[in-house]
Amino acid sequence: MTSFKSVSKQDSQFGAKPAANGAHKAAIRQENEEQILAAAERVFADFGFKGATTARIAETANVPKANVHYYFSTKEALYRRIMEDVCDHWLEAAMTFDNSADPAVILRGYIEAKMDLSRARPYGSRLWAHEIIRGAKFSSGYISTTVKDWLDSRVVVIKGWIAEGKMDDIEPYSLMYMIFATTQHYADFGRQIEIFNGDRPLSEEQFAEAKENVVRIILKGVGLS
Amino acid sequence: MTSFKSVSKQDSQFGAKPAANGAHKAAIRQENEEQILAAAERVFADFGFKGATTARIAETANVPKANVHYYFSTKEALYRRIMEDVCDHWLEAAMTFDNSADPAVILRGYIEAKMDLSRARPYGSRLWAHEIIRGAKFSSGYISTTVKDWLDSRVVVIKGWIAEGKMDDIEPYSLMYMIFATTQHYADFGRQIEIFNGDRPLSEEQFAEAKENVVRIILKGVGLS
DNA sequence: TTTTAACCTGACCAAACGGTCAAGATAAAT
DNA sequence: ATTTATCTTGACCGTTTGGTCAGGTTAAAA
Repeated sequence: MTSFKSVSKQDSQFGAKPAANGAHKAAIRQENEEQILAAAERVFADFGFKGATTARIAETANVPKANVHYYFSTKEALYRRIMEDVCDHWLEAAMTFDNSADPAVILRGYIEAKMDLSRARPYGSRLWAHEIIRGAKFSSGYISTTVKDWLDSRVVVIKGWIAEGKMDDIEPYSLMYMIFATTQHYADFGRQIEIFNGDRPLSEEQFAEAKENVVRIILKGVGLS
Repeated sequence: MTSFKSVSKQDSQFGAKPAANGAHKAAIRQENEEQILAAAERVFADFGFKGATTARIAETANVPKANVHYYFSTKEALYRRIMEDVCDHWLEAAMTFDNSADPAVILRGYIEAKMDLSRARPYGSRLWAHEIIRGAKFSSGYISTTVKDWLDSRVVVIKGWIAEGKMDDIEPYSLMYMIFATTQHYADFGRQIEIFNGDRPLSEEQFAEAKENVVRIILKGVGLS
């Protein structure tokens, strides 16, 4: 699905899948994997691939370092696995941008979904940012296929809207990049926004207001309101 | 000026400043420092603080590793020095956002200056992104003083425009974050844009078109056109 | 010409790193 | 009850890292 080649979702030390055990053992495995994945997402987001250490991931997950390597053979396998999860979430938000309704409704829905994703999973967004800044070494294949295909199809949709006179004649890629940039900024540069906000994270009210402002500016900016 | 505490611009191994020599020696020093700084900016931008190695910086700068430490005592001192330079350039662009003319003219000028900065110095922008994602450990002081003061003063200006009915009633911080995000996106996520563009960097024409689109959407989006 | 101050660098080091392993603990299967 | 498969972990290993240093070269000053 996400096509991050050369790694299976079941990356245990023993190749196949020892998961079909009794219930207790399976539960232990699942809980430990989840704990390690959650910790790794944080640590990778905070320090990047090279900056993140397996020792710190282990410490954050509250397991011995050797146990991390029991569940995930290498640091790279763990990283790829998390990138898959991040991409799955991104794809979920992407699905809100369909072709069924009013342009303003669709665009509003997509922007709101992306903003909510930045709020709910900031670490995933920051991890993605790290990956791209570093040159997208692990994910360029995914971007040039899955993501690009999706983006190009949305560009066609937008060009259709323009041709029908429903919105201004804006270069669709510029618009999409603006949406990517602005929505993800609230996760990637969250620390900066926090400092500007008097060293306190945005409250729910502040974030809701920001979301509404982003939607308003972009919709009006392209002639959809 | 930029107030990155605890490090002087003249960070040689010998505390004081051995720069006032004969012309040749001074030239050697200047050229080597510049070469190392340029290399370090690239390497830090590509790999982050921890991911960048002094060996790689030395290799990129075409000097032996020990020579890097001759001119810059530690990796952190080198990093701080580059952050200073990045901030100086940011401040320069910030100065275009004055209070003298028509809102549309000012905003257009500032957006274009930021876009041009992303184009001319992508490594600096990406280095800044790394720094913020990592939690702004070196620069939170600078952000909470110099940058915040500047931002707050611009917010006052924008609120003035709104009060005078010159533009829509938009929360100024949301607008400024959108400008930060969108303009810097062309540097920070340049690799992603490159992939979307068929694995080729944006041409001058494409970039100029993107710049104009960003200006148009934002100006119209806040009621300034 | 001699002396001095700055520049240069191969070789080295302690610390931190990703990853391994043997030996023990626990729970499921027989 | 015994065997088997999985889970757990402290100790360990080879490599990479930031940083040091002694001994050299070069150029400016005396």
